[in-house]
Amino acid sequence: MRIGVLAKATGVSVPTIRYYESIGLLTPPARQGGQRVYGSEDVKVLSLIRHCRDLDFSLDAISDILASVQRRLPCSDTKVFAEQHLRSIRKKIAELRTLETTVAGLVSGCETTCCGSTAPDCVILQPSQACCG
Amino acid sequence: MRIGVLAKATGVSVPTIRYYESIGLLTPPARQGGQRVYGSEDVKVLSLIRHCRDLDFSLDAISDILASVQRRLPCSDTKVFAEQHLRSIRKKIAELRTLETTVAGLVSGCETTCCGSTAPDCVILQPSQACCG
DNA sequence: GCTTGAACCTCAAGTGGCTTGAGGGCGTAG
DNA sequence: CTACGCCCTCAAGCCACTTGAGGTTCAAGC
Repeated sequence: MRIGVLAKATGVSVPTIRYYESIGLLTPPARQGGQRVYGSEDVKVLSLIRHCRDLDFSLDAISDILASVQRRLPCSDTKVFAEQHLRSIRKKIAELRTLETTVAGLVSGCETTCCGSTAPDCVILQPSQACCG
Repeated sequence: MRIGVLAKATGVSVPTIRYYESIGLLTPPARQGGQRVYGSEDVKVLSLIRHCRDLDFSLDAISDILASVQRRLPCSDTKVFAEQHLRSIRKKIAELRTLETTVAGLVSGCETTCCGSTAPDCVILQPSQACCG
């Protein structure tokens, strides 16, 4: 199978497949007339990569995951990767929630206190919680 | 004031200040003996940029915000920027929550169904919701 | 056998928001 | 006059790709 077929089979774009090969995430396949030729194993590996990217694992983490798959390490290792990832997702959510609260507070502060003043005096743009009052 | 003093006054690193100048976010200051010399207005502008970065506005958005400040446009413009930003924050939170649910489900699925199998068969790494059953 | 068009190839640069490093110049205190 | 800290420019690195230029190979139709 050629690269375009592999791309359709896995949902990974052709340039991305070549990119994965260039960084060593995929092993370079055989060539026929200069063109890459893939087998069914490549579909499995690339589908796994795609699945992990859908879960937003980094390519570095995916590299580790692939290694643990190829070595048939115990499932617990996989779970550790997923738990680490889950922690970083939760941390990011917490950060964004704080940010959401802050920005939402500024927007409503602008509505109640700015009373149609100009941008330089807007509550939203004040370094601390100073007001345009 | 030299760049190091400006950096300390605003909490923005020296290379970052030079970077902001290079992309046109800060106007190039006067020079003395080849070295940048800043005034109090620069502290104000850079502090505003810092504040907006703390709120996670993109540099593109900050560029627009600075323009609205310099033109003394009405506060409502600022609020529009903040509201757009708030929407994108909320969208991102929603995406991350979905991801959190998915990954958390996979981790607990691994705990209950994988029963110590190997990585290639782990629930976490299966493309669909197939199990190692 | 020849042409056409799709799919393939490599290499380089762009995205965002910086950071880091190399290799050198300026300013001031002792 | 030397030492040290601060300053300068330019280039490359980070992440995960995407986009583009310019050229080659393959399969189908005539």
